[in-house]
Amino acid sequence: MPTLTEVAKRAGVSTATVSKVLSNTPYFTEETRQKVMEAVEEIGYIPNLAARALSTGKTHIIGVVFPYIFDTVFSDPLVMEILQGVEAVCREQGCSVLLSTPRIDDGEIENNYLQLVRSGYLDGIIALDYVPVASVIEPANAYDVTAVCIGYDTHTHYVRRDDYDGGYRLMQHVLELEHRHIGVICPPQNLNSPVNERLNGMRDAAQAHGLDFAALPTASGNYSVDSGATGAQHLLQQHPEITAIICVNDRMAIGAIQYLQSAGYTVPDDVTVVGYDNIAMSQFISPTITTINQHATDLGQRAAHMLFDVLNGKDVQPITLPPELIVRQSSGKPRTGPLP
Amino acid sequence: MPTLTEVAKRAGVSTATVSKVLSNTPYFTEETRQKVMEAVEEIGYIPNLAARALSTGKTHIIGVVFPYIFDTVFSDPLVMEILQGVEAVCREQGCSVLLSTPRIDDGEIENNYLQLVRSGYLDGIIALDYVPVASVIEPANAYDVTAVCIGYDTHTHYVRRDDYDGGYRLMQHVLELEHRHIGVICPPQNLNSPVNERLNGMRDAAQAHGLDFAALPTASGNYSVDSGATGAQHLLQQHPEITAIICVNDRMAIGAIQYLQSAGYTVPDDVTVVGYDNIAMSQFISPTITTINQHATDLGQRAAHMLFDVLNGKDVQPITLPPELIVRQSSGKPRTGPLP
DNA sequence: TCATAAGAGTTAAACGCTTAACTATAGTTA
DNA sequence: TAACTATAGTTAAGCGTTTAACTCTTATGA
Repeated sequence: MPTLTEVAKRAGVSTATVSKVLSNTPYFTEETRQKVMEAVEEIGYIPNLAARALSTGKTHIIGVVFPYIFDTVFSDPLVMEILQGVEAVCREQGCSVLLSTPRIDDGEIENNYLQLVRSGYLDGIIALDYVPVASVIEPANAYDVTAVCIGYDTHTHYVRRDDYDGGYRLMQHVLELEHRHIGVICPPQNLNSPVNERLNGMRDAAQAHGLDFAALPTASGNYSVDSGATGAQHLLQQHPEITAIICVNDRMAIGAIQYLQSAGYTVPDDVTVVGYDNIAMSQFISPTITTINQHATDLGQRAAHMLFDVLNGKDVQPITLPPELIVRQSSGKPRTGPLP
Repeated sequence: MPTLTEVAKRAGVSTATVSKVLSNTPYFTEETRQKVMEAVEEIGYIPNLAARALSTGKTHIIGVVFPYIFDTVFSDPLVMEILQGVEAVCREQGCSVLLSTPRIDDGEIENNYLQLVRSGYLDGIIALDYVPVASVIEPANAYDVTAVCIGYDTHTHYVRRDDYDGGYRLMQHVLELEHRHIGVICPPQNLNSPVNERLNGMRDAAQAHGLDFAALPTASGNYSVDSGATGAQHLLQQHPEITAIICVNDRMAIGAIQYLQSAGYTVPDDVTVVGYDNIAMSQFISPTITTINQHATDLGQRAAHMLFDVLNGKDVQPITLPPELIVRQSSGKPRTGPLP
């Protein structure tokens, strides 16, 4: 690989001059520029980024951190949408994206990740933060790596959807349809901050309608389609009076609908099902799913913009964005009689 | 950030010794090791990767390259599965994954990407190669960056599914069900190598059953769910005799099914629909979709293993893996009369 | 006993770039 | 004309590692 020195030799100037020309730092003549550029062309010079990084302390690599709990990282379309948004902005800013999916065991964050954070490889970090037990942001703060979090960590710059509000609206929608026998499918409590917020929102909406949220039947799911199906099955077997099922994500809603249809029920005539996230599939399955739009790509973009703002010394404000209720076919008035 | 020099000073040894201890290169006493490790602990030393990269020429960063055509990169679950497989192996090998999604305009690959390839930032490259018009591998070869391709580029090490065989089996399945009026939904020709192979396989399977593939009605789609729906609509409007629709990916199959159901037809009783890829959703929608399993995660893993083998000087053989036909609910015997 | 080898550690160059500090020249001002 | 400034370019140090080449000490064996 050709080096700066070779370019300098060929152009008959010093390395400093070549460096100046290439970085457009003042004080060289057009003639010199020509000579340098010719030499660059001729020997096909490309700067060595590791050397540049060592010298400047800037790598132009942004770490995108998706904590790996269960295995939702790559199978969750929402995460991929966020990644898409982040990537778009990073590339626009001339940075590369380094993907890190640290395992979290027993509240302990994998050592590899800690090393990476402190290695000087990353100019900044954008981290998904949905795990209250182990903050993936904290090491970044501890070692002075600029970080923006998508989620609920408050010790840093953050961008988030208002999950409380989303939960509230979703529950409100179901209540306004006049459902009173409502089942909820969600993961075991306290493992996921956004989900907790959604549940809080639902609780308050229920209360506002005189319904005791804590008394509602629940089934636990792990976000997967399958767990939505078994969750729905459990709910209906144990509480046949249920007329609506709220799932904290769309994939479980898809599973629930799947189960209901296979059991001979129709959605929403027999049972209303609503989800959360507005993943692409939610508008393609039948019935299309009433859900909360998270605008995940936008979320990723904003997080990336915020990161670059911080890196450029601007001061930034935390952002909490409103979610959007999308009413589709899967929700309707409660049936009047018992299940067929 | 603490440096090697500081560790050396604190431990009362030279930097060379510290380096040896840390990299476990022979010739130091247990006592020295202790001293060094203590110093490392005390000042919280972590090696600077940029410096190490400059010195050794190894960055431990693997570039994962997904050419960005249309916008299928992040919305294609298949791509994400491949990424998952690659990432798993890379992390196991102590490497990080840098995501690159070079735009390809008019057969020209974005300059950024070319720079990245030659920048010395990447120890190796794993590239999805499905675009015959512009090889994303070629720059890697030109500048001696070790690369493995997932796809049809033959100027390098590669891993692929046998798409020809997959196409053949899919068509064979449909023909064995005794369909003779078959529509095909696929993108405009020659833009996607795997798809071309699938079509070739279908052609030969058709011929083996005495059917002229070229004469079959086709509709064009861009892989999206929507395009599958409009494709199916076009096909049935213009060729109401059709009893089966073959889509070259699952998302279009989902769209086709969606359209058919909304038009009052049942799948597969009125029309058989089959897809390709076996994305997660294909088993969750109703009816579940007959398709070809690509085992994409496995594909990614094998590609990564192959890359590391090459990097370690082993010699490797190209891999072509057999696809698997998965028969589900969406395919059945042709209806006997006209469409209802 | 002496040559040899092996072990433990050091010195300093090298990786390829950026940049502060410097020199030299030409142009401007008083 | 002297003093200053702006421009054009050079020199060399520095970024934090690794590693080849070296020194010194101690063990080995004939």
